[in-house]
Amino acid sequence: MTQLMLYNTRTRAKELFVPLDAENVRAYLCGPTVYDRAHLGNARNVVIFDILIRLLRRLYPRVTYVRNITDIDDRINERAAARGVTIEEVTEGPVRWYHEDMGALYTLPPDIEPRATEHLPEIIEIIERLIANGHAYEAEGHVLFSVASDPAYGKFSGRSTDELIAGARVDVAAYKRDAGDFVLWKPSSPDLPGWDSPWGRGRPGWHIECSAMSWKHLGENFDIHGGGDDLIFPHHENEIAQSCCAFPGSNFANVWVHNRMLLVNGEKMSKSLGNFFTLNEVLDKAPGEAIRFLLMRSHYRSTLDFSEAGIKEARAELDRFYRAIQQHPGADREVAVMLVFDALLDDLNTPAAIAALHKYADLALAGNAAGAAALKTAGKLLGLFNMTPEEWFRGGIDQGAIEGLIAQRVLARIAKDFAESDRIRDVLLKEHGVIIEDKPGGAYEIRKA
RNA sequence: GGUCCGGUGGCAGAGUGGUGAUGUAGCGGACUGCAAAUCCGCGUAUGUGGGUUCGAUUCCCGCCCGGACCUCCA
Repeated sequence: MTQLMLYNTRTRAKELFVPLDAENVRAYLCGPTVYDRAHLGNARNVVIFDILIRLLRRLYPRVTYVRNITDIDDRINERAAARGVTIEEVTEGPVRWYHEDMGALYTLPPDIEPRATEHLPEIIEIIERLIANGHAYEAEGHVLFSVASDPAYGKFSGRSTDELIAGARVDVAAYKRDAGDFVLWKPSSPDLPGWDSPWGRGRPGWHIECSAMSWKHLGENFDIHGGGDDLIFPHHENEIAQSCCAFPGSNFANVWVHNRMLLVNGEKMSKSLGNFFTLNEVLDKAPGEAIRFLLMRSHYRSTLDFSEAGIKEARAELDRFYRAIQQHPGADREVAVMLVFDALLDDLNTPAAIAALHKYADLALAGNAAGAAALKTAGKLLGLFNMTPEEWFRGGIDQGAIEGLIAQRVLARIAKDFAESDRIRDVLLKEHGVIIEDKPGGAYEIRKA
């Protein structure tokens, strides 16, 4: 297989990916709402999309990757109000953390990172279009999208409008014509952030922000839209409704790529369940590359149950790869890595790609330099092996603090005082977190525990 | 309640209508003063009951179990 197959949520089938413009593939990923630290679930989403972008860049001359920042949101407003600061002051830290955390996972930055606050004109224009062509209406200072006006509404997420109305579990505001109608614009009281609009001072709803930003930077039609599968409804259903109704005849995104949820103890991570991990917390426990690797050890359309054991296994596998690379320092030539390439082309089958990585590592460990070259080439495709083996195994070790102990141990071994050499080995491990391994001929090697 | 998805060895996790990848853990061996790493070898799995088929883990139906979504959610 030489062509990319992707599962498309829209058609519920794996399809051959055909770009609208092979000279410029255009992709959009729903980015963070910046009111707090990014969590592991966000990270899975971004890492998976990162692998897709890397693959697309191998296949096409140009890829435009847009990932937005949602900086207009009621949770942001709540924090701003609670702390008595502006929304810029609330979002500044989370935006910086997000960039730091995603960088620590070696994800590529998007080409364009639009912010909702910079797209009010586009948001307002889309709402005006929707009102003009009968898909939206104004009511009590709000502007609402009329789901009844859009025969296609609900098709994407596979639900009927009746079902949505019957299933509505929230109190339905009296000004809504249908229970399923959703907010495009809502009024802001003087104490809340707001922007002037034809409907008074207010702020946009969440869904319209993504419609506006993707339109501005990728156009009415683009290739790929990604996100977590919990966004299928209502967020993506609503984006489609807004964009397709505002731009009649448009198709919005052709292919929808959704990753399944990351679970902790078998359940979706959430603050209320107390099984919530921020990326920052996890990065304290393990190298970013190990977290990245952990997130690609299961297929993106399967749930992934996060655990400490998983982190350990991810590290152990990377140890193996770095050992293989370490044996062939000169093997930097790019070589064909069909096993890995084919696995990724088949709907981003990262577990199969990793299995292929192990095959290459087997070769490299058996002394085959071409195997090491393949391993490195494949790793690059997956965003792995960003360090040298030296950094991976020994980065952060305080050489000065342990060189005396190591010298003593060398002497003890020469004297065949194994009780002493074992004692020192134990001290190195327990007090310095350093494993020392003996090699033939009196040589040794150290690495982090 | 409605819609959807999934149940593969101790654990993690792919694929497939025809004797089930890969990793990790475990066990045995080689190597080592002992370890570690590496190498060789071993073992254990397709939730359950039917159906279709020459043959099903794979397709269909029931059941059991788990998860997601049903307007905060990656």
